[in-house]
Amino acid sequence: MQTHSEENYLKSIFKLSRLKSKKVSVKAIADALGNNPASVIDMLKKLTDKNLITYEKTSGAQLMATGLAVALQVVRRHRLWEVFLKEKLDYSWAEVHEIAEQLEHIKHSELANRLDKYLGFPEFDPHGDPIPDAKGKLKDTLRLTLSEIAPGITCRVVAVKNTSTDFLGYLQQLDIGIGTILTIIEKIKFDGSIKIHINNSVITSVSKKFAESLMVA
Amino acid sequence: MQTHSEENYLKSIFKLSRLKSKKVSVKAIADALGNNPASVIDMLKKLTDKNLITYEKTSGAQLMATGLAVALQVVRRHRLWEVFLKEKLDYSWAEVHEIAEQLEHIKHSELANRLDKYLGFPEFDPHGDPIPDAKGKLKDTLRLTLSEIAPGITCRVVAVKNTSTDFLGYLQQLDIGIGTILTIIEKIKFDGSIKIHINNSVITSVSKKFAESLMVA
DNA sequence: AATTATTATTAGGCTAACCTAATAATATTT
DNA sequence: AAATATTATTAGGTTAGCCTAATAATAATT
Repeated sequence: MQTHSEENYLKSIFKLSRLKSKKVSVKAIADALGNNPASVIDMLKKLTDKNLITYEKTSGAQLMATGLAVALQVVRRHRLWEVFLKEKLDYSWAEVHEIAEQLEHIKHSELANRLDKYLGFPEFDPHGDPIPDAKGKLKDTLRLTLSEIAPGITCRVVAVKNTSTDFLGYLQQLDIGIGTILTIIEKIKFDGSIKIHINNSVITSVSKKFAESLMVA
Repeated sequence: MQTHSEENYLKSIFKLSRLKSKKVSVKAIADALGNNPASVIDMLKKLTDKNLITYEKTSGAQLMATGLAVALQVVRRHRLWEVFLKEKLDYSWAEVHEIAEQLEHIKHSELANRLDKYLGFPEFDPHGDPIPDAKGKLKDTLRLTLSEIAPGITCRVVAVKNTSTDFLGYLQQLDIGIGTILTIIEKIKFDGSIKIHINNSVITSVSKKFAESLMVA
């Protein structure tokens, strides 16, 4: 059984390893959790001793099978509670995350499964992120680039093909991240650019190059 | 803002002060929480510094207004979550407490109130204990002795009039405590004894003296 | 009242999870 | 490649919340 803090580290490593390479740097974890790098090293050693991750000096951290399983359960609980808060308690899209950060650590056999059932086995949380099933399996959805989506269709950002700082910075600027919901409004034949609706609020036009760099589902 | 541990201590002091006198002994708290008396003293000093309780050497602890308010909010959250677990997730009467022990510490402005609303403003938890309202007010219910209740009526134990060890021990033996649900089956004219259903499971007969020592609502 | 039992308190330690500041290793620029 | 910047690591420290063992105070019993 892991502590809250251990769970938070495992979850962070999990999320960061999806975004970029498999090995996650100390700094990335420190930034994600708002902790000091020295604290991160302490914890990485501890998680290594517990066989939840692999980590050797300078090399960055990587989840082992057991650590991955734990991370997926934390993510599952987090996202299920987010659905609960949004659907049942009428919290907004923006507020649910903070509360779910606390709720995700409540552990009791069957609790997540009962909540899941009660909510009707939702597949995505209010941010569009997929919810792992009871076995920790994340539905592997069909992935296409944004450029392949037809006008009128709504999709969810699942990954980036291009990990250049330029591209990632631009994404950040547009407030687009994993889970962001995009609706294709119009495709311009002339240059392949696309007009999109971001999270049902902002409307922007993005280039063909941009659309080919973003994986959606 | 209090830590989980501080909240647990305040809640324990609150509950213990209802059961017996106002001043709660170190040992009683230690027993209730399963902690060492030395640890309890540590915490009592801390809570005193924070103006949540009054406590001087040897004298026992007592909640101050602020501490009482915190305790009542913890109790409120605990009991609301119990209702949620029972009503929505189909947990049994017996299982809810353990999970609610964790959930009661989730703090976020409005969370308890939204949960309350969602559950339809329940007045009692699955154990029959009253739920404090948003302001921390516990409904003061009409209190009678068990001997004054008519056959066929179901009531809830709210207090004991007699606090002798003999009586309390006997209650424990019968598995009757604050919150226990009793249904009066029959009153025997001959000696004033009463046949009761305890928590809808065991049926027992209790004496007139017994019935006059138990407060119910 | 004296003895014994119970309860309360202090002193000193431990672990988890964080920190700062100094140093080492790796990357990036010039 | 040398200089500089960034990232990683170590050493040592702090706080919360618990512990044990010794001692003091209070209560109960003879």
